[in-house]
Amino acid sequence: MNAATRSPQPPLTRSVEDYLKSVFHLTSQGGFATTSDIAEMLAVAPPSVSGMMKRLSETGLIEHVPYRGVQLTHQGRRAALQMIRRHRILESYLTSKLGYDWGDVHVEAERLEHAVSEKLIERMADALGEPRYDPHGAPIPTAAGEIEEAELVRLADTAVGSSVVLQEVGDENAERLHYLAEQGLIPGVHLTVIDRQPFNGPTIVRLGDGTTRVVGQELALLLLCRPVDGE
Amino acid sequence: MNAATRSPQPPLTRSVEDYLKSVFHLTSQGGFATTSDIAEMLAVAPPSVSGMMKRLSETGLIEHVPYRGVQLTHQGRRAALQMIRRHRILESYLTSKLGYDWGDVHVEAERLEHAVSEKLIERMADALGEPRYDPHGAPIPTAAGEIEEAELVRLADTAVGSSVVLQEVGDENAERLHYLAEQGLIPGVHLTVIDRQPFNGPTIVRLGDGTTRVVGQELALLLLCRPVDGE
DNA sequence: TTTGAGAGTTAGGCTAGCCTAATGCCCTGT
DNA sequence: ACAGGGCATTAGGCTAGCCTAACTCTCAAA
Repeated sequence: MNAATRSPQPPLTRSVEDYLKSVFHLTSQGGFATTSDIAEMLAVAPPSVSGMMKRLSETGLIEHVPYRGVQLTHQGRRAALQMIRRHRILESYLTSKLGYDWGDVHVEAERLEHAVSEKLIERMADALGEPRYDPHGAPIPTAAGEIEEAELVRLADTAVGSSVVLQEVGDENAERLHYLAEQGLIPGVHLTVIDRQPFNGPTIVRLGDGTTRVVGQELALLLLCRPVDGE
Repeated sequence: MNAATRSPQPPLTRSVEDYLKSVFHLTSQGGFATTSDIAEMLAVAPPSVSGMMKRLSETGLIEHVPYRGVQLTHQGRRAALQMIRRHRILESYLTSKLGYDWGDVHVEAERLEHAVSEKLIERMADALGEPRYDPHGAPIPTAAGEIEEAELVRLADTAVGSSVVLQEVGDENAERLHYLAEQGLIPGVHLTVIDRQPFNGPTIVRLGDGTTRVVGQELALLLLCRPVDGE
C-alpha cells in the first residue's frame, strides 16, 4: 500500500470527477482509454489530459501506461460508478418528479452531479422506489457500486427479420432524443427488423402497434437492443 | 454606460456568487459591507476579499469605496437576490419533498444553489406552489427579484408583557435549529413575553399551548418576531 | 530496416482564487 | 495636533486547470 492509497482521500474536484467518468465510459468495453479520446470527450486539449492523468495516477485513481493509455484502478472505478449513479438518479428524478423530458435532463444532471450529497441522492432514489434504469434505459449502479452489464446489440447490427426490444438509447443529444421520442422509439418498445438498405442505409422496423419506422444509420447505432427469444 | 455594464456578462463563478450573497446580507440593514466582515463570513483572508472586490467593481457588480467598504450595484443586487431565491427554494423543496429537516437543508442548498438552472428552480417553486417563505421563515425573493422586507424584532428586544409571533429564525446552525424545533420554537408559533432576566439574561415566554420556555440571550437574538396588534 | 505520420508528453504560460508578509490609510484618544 | 492601533490594501507566491508550441515515442508502410 503506497502513500496515495493510504491517505485519507480529499474530496475529488469537479474536474477529476469528469475525467474519471470519461475513463469509465471509454474503457467500458475493456482496454485502455487514450489521451486523445479523453480529450475529445471532455473538450480539452490533449496536454491537459496528460497532466491530469499524471496527477490521477499519483493519487491512485487510475493506472497510466505512458504512450498506451489509462485504466481505472479499483478505487477509481468506485468513484466513477458513484458519479454515474448520481447522474442517472438525478436524470430519473428530474423526469419523474419535475416534469423534465428525457432530452433535457442530461445537461442539468451534468451540473448537479458534482453538487449533490450522498444523502440527497439516496433520498431521491428512495422517493423513486430505487429505480434500476434511467430515462434512457441505462442501468443505474447500486449504492454499493454494482452495475448491470447487459449484452446489447445496436439496432444497426441486428439481423433482418429478428425481433428485439429497445432497451437503451446511447445518446444525450436533446434534439435527437426529442426526435426519437416523437417516433415512439423509447426504451421498452418492441421492434421487428423488416429490412435494411445496403451501404450503411437505414433500418426499417415495425413497432408494437404495427406502424413502421425508417431509422437512419446514425440513429440505428444509438439504439441498443435486447434480442427477443422467439426471434 | 461603461464597458463592464455593456458586455454580455459571462456566467458568475461559484466564488463570485458567494461574495455577492455575503455583501447582500451584510448590507441588508443599509450601509457598507466591510472587508473584514466579508472575510469572516466567507472564511477567507482579508486580502482575498480586497482582490475580489477589485474584480467585482470592475465588472460592475459592486461599488467599492476604498478603505470604506462596498455596496451592491443594481446589477449585483439582482444577482444576489437570484442566489437567495435559489437557496431558499432549494431549502423549501428539500424539506417539503425529500424529508429533510430544517437543520440540515442549509449545507445542502449551499452547494446546490451554484449548480441548479433557473428552469429547475422554477419547477421546484411550482411544485411547491410558489412558497413565500423558506423553512426558517425567511422571505423568498420572487423570480422578478423582489423581496419582502418585514420589520421584525428580535425576541431579546421585545418588551416584557408583549405578544408576538415568531416569524423567522435567523440562523443556519443545524444543532441550534434542532434544539429550537424540539422546544417548539418554530416560525408561526405565538409567544407571550413573560419575563426577562437582567444582564443579558434569558427571556421567558409562554407558547400558544400554555407551556413556557426559557430562552437564553444567544438564541433570543436569533428569533425574529412580528408584534401582535392587541399586545 | 528505416522513416515519417500521428499520438503522447514535456515545457512554459495564463487565470481564478487563495494565502502570508509588508505597507498604507484613517481615526480616535491623549 | 499627532501617535498608534486597527483595518485595508499591495506585493508576491501557491495550486488547479487550462492553453499552445515544441519535443518524443510508436508503429506501420515502403
